[in-house]
Amino acid sequence: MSPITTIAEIGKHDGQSVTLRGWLYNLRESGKLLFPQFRDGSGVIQGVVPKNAVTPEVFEAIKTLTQESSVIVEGKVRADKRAPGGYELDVSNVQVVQRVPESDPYPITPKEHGTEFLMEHRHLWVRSQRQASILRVRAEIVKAVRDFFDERGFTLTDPPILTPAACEGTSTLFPVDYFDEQAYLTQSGQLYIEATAMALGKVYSFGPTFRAEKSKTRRHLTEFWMVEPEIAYAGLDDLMELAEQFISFVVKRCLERRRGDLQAIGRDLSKLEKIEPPFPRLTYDDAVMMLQEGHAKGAVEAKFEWGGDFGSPDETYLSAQFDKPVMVHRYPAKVKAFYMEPDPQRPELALCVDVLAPEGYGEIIGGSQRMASHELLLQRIHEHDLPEAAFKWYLDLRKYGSVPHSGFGMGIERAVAWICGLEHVRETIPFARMLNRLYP
RNA sequence: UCCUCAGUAGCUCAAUGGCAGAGCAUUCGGCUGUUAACCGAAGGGUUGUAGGUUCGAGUCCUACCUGAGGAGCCA
Repeated sequence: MSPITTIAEIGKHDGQSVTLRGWLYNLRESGKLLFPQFRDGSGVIQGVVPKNAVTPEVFEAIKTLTQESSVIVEGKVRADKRAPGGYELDVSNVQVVQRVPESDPYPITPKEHGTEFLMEHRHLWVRSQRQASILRVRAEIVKAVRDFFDERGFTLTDPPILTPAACEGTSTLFPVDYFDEQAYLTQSGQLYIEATAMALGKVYSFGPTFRAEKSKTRRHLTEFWMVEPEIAYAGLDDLMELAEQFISFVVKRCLERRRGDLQAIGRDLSKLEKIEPPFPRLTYDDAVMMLQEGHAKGAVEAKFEWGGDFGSPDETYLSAQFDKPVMVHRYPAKVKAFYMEPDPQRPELALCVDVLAPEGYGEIIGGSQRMASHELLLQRIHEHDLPEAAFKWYLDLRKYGSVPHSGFGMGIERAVAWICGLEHVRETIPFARMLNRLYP
């Protein structure tokens, strides 16, 4: 048998006979000439099968192949400028591993389909070229995230997924029976990595998080992956610098290693080429002024009043003013989480930052300097009606060598959606979990 | 949870209150360079569910179910 290779590597075998193992993507025929398209997970290549060049059995086997039947194909690689990938395969032999019966054909035809149908067949939809490219970019982003922190002295510390209480309130948690107790699926590993940061200095976590929010938008999943760095002795300015370095690193890595996939998805690469430090920084006060000016010009529908949190249209407007992610910092403390350090200059503000991605992709990072004072943290826990007992261990961190520290969280799916230029986060993860989607 | 829109063949969609249709997919036939190939033919329907109005409902009304887009909330 000829040496086994992949479609992605096929250029290295020009003029040679090779074996490909994959699936039939599509079949065109023109009389005694067949054009089967094969895919193998690394790409797609067209085979050419003239009737007089193969045995009648091989010709018949290919002629009657059905879409997505699994096949092992032997043939000679030939560069051809007519081929989209630059190469064609002159097929000499085929072994049908499993033939899809025509009585129950592959449901996803190479035509248009609706969202519901595709999501219901997500286990098959991932075979399409576009979805495969998106998943490769996601994998690259995950690798870049880990490389970025690993190369900078961070230690990966995995927080628990089963937790006894909320980080930020219980209304949006998935409850789980935990023997005789009530547990919840984690909505953030932050509180736990604050503890490991006090042990190891610079840490990060990367894993799934769960939010039972009844959100039905293009930016929400109920199960999503988050990367969260946490750094002892870091302040808000250190955090913003890290965030812009981090995002730029990840985007640059995708441009270097997944350019072909990004192009296949149809991403405008020129927009990604602009992503490099420094990112614009905007105080909440300035952002409010910008929104009010936008309202005066008729570009923002509702007039924004100081003190509230930005809505989705507000974030879209703000991010549209820049061609890089914009970092909005120092929000009013009362619209932010209980654990954020107040700004010493203006205690009504929190030392926090939201990073808004360009092109209307919204918030991809939220972070803050954490509250260092035991007394103030305890007071905030009471103000938010949180159970003090559940936070005893968290309060301990402020009793035994409390230091200023900061961290942020980035939602992987929103980052993938932005970098790939997708309409909806449901395509950024192999199997999306959403308000009305638990299958497949 | 709220607002808007949609649900007809396996898929994507047509059909003025008056005979249920097309393209793709499937099957059969034709074609030696096709690029979501093309040409010809065949099979394929409880129009989301339950009521109601009407001589007559895919079409109008009510409720429910499902999905999509948006809001709020968030990463």
